[in-house]
Amino acid sequence: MDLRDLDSSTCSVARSLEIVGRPWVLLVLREAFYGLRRFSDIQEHLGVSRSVLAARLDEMVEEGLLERRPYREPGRRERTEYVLADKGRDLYPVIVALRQWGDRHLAGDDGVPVHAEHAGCGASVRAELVCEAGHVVDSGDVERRPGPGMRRRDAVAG
Amino acid sequence: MDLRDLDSSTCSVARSLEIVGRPWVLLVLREAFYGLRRFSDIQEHLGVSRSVLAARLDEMVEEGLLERRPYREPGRRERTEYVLADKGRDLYPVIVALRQWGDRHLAGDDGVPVHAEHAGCGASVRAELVCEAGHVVDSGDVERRPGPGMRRRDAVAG
DNA sequence: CGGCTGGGTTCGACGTGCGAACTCAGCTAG
DNA sequence: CTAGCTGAGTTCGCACGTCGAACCCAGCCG
Repeated sequence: MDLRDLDSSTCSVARSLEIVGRPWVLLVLREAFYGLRRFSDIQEHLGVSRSVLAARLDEMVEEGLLERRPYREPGRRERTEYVLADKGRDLYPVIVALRQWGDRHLAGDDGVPVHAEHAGCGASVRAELVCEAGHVVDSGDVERRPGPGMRRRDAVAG
Repeated sequence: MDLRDLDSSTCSVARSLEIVGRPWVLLVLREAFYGLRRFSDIQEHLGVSRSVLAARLDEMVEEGLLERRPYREPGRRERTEYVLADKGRDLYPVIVALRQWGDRHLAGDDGVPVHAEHAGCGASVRAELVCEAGHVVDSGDVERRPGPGMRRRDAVAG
């Protein structure tokens, strides 16, 4: 059986992209990692239109990436803020991997705008491919093989 | 200086997404990692329209993600195939991170369709956050700080 | 009570992705 | 030499999604 026969839509990459690949989703998450939580802060910071942001936030709450949480400053009306849920926080490696790729290949300016470090030891954090034997793996040194959940394009079962 | 003041567009994540966030780009790369190279194979496998695929491949070659390479089967006309360039191959961690997230949060079926393993030792490969001290880092244990290339939204030089 | 502000929703215009149909070059069969 | 096939696009009209701007609404404040 050949990897080329894999039904494209059963792939986790494709399923992930249906959610994460929508415009603004990863950027909203990035804002959330930066600590922005309020609608107008996110809207202003990203420069996204309000209508699209409202729709995207709804979807992201629906998907479980963010949680809506009522919030109240003294003397102010109650507001909603959007905080990272676990499912959203687990996308952090994707964001780090994207940032690294951009830092490496789209550079041309004065350096890395944001630096991530390990809360435990203070050392900077990178996304790496690692194998279970503990080696750091280069992208060229990966072999892909069919796994248990593989499905042929042209066969319903088997 | 607060991370919230970062100009959104200087972020490598945003710059990466301008390229990688376009529809089909990551899926075309996934196909490339699987070994698909020919236009019609990719088109048929992904189910993308020819017009969009042609445009996307042009852009990806333009961006340096893929390389066009003439190819000829005996008794056949010369064709073009699209092979991964280094810049495209370096996106593999992004794809692995997306796949892992999908495997974890969008599961609900019979397992992982594709298994990646280290060509050196045969152990399976994952994308992990690691710090320079060599620790594997949890997404919750990351602190973000301004780096050297940071730019305020409201100040040209600062 | 009347205005202000945060947090949306609604609306029309534009842009872009989409599938289907068309084009075109080179190979092959007759 | 011609007719037909195939792979690889290109063109076309439609539909959906994003956009900015305008509108709305609830609560607080003077």
